[in-house]
Amino acid sequence: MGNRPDGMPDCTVFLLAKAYQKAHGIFKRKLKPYALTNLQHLVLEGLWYRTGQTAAELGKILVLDKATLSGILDRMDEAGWIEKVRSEKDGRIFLLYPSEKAMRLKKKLIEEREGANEELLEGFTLEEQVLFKRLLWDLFID
Amino acid sequence: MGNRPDGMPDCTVFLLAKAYQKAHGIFKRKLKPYALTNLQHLVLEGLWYRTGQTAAELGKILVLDKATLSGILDRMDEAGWIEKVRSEKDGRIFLLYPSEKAMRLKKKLIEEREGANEELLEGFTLEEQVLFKRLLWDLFID
DNA sequence: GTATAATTGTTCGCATACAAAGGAATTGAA
DNA sequence: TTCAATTCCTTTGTATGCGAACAATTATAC
Repeated sequence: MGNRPDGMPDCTVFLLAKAYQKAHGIFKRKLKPYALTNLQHLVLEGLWYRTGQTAAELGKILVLDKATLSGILDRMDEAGWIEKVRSEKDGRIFLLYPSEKAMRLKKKLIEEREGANEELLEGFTLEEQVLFKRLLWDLFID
Repeated sequence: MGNRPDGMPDCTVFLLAKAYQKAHGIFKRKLKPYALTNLQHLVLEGLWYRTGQTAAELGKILVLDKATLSGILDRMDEAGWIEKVRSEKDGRIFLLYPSEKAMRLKKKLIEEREGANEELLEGFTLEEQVLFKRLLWDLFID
């Protein structure tokens, strides 16, 4: 009772880590042809959703640490995925914009995300998919 | 339709990442007094479950990359949590054992894991908890 | 029995994660 | 207005996570 089939303890934290590991791997494979990482894709989704955000705003929406985001944004700028524009009103702030390349690939990249989600959930019934997302959402927003 | 409340796309990969982020944070906080990381705790659970495993066996059970595990085992050896013993039969292999310190703290450390799981799932009903674990498990083993 | 293949663990390179400290710029309060 | 508190971002340090290349060792094939 309460034990996993192989005798290891019943640990939701572990299961969650492994489910995430799998999801991350699927998405990573889909993005490999674009030389985009999962986080970089997430940043693009954030900028498509609302262009011209600051790093602080983006970090809040995507729930990313500012220290983590700082490096990601640098690499995305280097690779030509985004533009960092220093605000004239507030010298501390960068305004972030998706590049022309990012806009050009937007449709395809969104399809890759959708494909990754489908692949992840393909073993679930529709009811299970809805339920699973609802439970994750509840956990997320607690 | 299909959109999250704040207008961002419906993405299970994202929700999973954030749910994991939360679970990881809870467990990390519980382990901080022991100067143990989540992965290091997981390794100990693996060694308590079956003492004298090799890194390869442990990595298979815990679903950890051997490159990742290599560094973790080194640090745990340094910190006195485990013992790495070179096998006499096979010169490539290390046999891994929990240290005396690890055995002494076993009970407390298991309680911390249980506490982390309870805290993570405290917003769920019992039915939801069972269902959530079942869905994660199905995703994991697919 | 030796050349070849497979296994085990390490190292390297790159990309997260996040705590903590720091620097630059802005805001607010006396 | 001037100095302290805040805010925004970067940097540093530590720990994953994983692909790829490698050295050492063992197993296999012929």
